[in-house]
Amino acid sequence: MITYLTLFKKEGVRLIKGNQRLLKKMNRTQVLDLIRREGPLSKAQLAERMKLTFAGVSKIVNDLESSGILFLRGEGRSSGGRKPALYALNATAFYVVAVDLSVDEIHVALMDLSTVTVDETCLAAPGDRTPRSYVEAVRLGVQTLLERSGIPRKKILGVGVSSPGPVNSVTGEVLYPPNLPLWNVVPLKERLEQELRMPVKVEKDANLHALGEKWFGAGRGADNLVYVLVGEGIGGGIVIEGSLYRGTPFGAGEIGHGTVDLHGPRCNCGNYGCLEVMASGLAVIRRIREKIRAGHASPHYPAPEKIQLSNVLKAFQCGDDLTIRELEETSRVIAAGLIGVVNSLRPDMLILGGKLSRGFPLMTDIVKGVIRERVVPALSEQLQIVKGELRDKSGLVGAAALVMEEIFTLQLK
Amino acid sequence: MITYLTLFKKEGVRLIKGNQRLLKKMNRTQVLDLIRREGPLSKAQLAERMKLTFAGVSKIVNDLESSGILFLRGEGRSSGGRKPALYALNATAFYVVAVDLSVDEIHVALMDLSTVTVDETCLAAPGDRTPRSYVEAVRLGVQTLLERSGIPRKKILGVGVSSPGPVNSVTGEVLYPPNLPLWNVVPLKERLEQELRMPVKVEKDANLHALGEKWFGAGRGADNLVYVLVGEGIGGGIVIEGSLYRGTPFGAGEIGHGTVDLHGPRCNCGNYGCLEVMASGLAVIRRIREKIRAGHASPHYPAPEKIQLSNVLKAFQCGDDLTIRELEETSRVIAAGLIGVVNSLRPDMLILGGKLSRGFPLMTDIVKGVIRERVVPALSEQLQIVKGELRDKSGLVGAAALVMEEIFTLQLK
DNA sequence: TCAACTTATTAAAGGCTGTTTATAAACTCC
DNA sequence: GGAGTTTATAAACAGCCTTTAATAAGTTGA
Repeated sequence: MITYLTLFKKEGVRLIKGNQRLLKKMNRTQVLDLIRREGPLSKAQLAERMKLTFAGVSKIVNDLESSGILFLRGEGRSSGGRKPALYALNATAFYVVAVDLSVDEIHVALMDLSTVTVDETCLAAPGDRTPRSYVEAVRLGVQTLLERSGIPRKKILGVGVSSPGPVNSVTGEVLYPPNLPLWNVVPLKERLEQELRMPVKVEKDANLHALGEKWFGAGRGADNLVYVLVGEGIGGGIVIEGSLYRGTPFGAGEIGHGTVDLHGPRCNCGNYGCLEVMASGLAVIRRIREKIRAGHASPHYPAPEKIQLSNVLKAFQCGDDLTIRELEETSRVIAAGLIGVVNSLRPDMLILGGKLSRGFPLMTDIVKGVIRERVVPALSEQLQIVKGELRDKSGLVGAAALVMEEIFTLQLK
Repeated sequence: MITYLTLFKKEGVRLIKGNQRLLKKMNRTQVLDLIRREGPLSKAQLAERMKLTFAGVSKIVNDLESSGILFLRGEGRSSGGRKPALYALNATAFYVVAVDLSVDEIHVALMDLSTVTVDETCLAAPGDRTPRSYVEAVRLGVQTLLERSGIPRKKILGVGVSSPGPVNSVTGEVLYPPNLPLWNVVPLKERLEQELRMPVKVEKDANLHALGEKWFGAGRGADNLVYVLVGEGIGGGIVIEGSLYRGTPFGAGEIGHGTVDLHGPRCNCGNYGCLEVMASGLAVIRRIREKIRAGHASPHYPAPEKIQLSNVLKAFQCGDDLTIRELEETSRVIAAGLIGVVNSLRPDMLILGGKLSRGFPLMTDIVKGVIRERVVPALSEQLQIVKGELRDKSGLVGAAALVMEEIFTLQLK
């Protein structure tokens, strides 16, 4: 019954042509996106927002309704005339598969168009750490979800994959991820498409965290936003004018590798005094180790060489002084590093995410404070600085959003 | 005879509607932009590039030709069939007025669509430094050029203004420019439109340098570029996906105000250890003053408190050791500061401009060297680092480009 | 040189957008 | 309960680009 996919897919290459089909796709995606973001809307509201005539919108909405992706949901309030019919998104018209690859776990989820999870599974990363095994694990995970849910393949828009390391999102290749030494250049998209026989899109994890927050999290209202991922390292994702900014040809968003200390130590990236080397989770661990080795006793820590991020966060929860001081100082350094990003990009929102920022909630306030203090007030007032809302789900949600772009955004090129 | 303007202007608000008019405008601007950027093209080439049918393009080109903005210029080479007719941009179909406001000079130029200057004039900034006097000076300058050239107002697309200080480019207001203390909030666009009775667009100088290089200078081939303006201060302009990125609501591009030294001195912007406070022209002057006061004799300098940027650049040209060392060190700091920009934005081009970078040509090589060394090679190889081509013209050319967006780019919203 | 092939061009017919216009239905307000 | 307002539908319309067919103007190679 749902013919939306065929309606669009059929066009193939031709769709790109600067012709009426483009116009059609533009207006249809815009209707769907408006309704997705703002909930049920009437035809009149859509016409107003889209600067189309009522009749034009009526045709579009009727088409989308009969294709099953929109449905009539109640009536709106009258403002002196006939009550408008409200149309809502049928979130179960299609589903997406979201995959979050990390070094030690593989999360796979089957979600509907409002990111409600139908079913999910989490597999331990394969012991041999080879690309081949990861691909096989993903295949298995996806297959399991498809079978358990009974959702037909036709209703699956595609598979979105969040992967660590630099990702060439055009080719879908993962390139030398630092924490997966056996992965050199892995054509992940190609391999997975072979295995799964579905369209696959691969993107860098931090970019998908950003995209997830933009579409379904804290960043919903922001056009230009920077997502800061503070965990063992410091990564980031940049959304500009509403869509993910990837750079030329890719690799943008590495906001953790700007110089904040001209005389700082060398970072793995080749630079000296990077934000990451000065203020990431690993930097915190390094400094706590040094302090402990230097005789600063703390009951919350194991032997210095065994300290992990989880120990640090636990120590913080137990109120360990040393840890609190280190985390506070680190947050101030992060804030100082972000000032460059803010002054360069002037986003309307800065979203803080990642294990460290979640484990140390004060970070947001400290960053907020430093930025308010050190950025021209007229402009810093416009900037919202918030925590990520999606927590450990942001990778999956972002991967889902990546696939949904197919339906909700106009993709030229 | 040239009806292009009426053809488009007539549409008014309606143009925005997501309808065929939009399509028409899209395709026409794309034809004009392709021909502007790539020189004379045949209908077949355009059809290929634009993914339109030959017949479709033919109609468009014929329209544009009869409106006078394109003209037939010779024939192309045959590749086994009839020779194609080539169409070129009629650069004198329209003109633009470009204004470059700086603290002590006002440049006004009348240019055609290929930025050939028909006539120009340079006025000293008014002694009283009031907005009112600047506006009057601009009015006078524009009037003079219009009268001298005899070009009718109908052929002028509009006036582009490059202004120092933060500029709200939507409202066309200049906000508290640091070097013009009498200017608080100046509605420059509004005032000039009243005086000149022409459409006026105002933008921050660094942004227009970037735009100028993108359209007519070193950045022609780049989609994502960062322009770095190194003069007394360090400013910048960012072009993303081919168009100027302004941030929310404006003010982006201030790449001189990222922290590069956590313990550095306070900058006027409120931050500490900014790139600007560490490595701008004024920072160089400050350090040379200190050295001289500390007894480091140099025959090339006047009394320390009288040293200006021009003295520094002259001393460099005379081969003054102290100066060379300072400029080299400064360039390395600038490079270190730009690494953050490169890693965040991953542009395909970095353009260095401004008085200091022009006066000390080695800067480009030093920056190139440091960045090659400290940015992941796979990605830094893709990055071009070049000098600006437009030199002291880039403000004017950028202002011209700003106005030409009207014709050559699709402007939604 | 000339047929065969290729490429460029024009013109008319056609398809598909959204728009305009006319009409009706449903609601509020006094 | 009628005037005025808002929502909705349907048919005729206008304007884009596409399709198709016919023509024009080159190249190539025997």
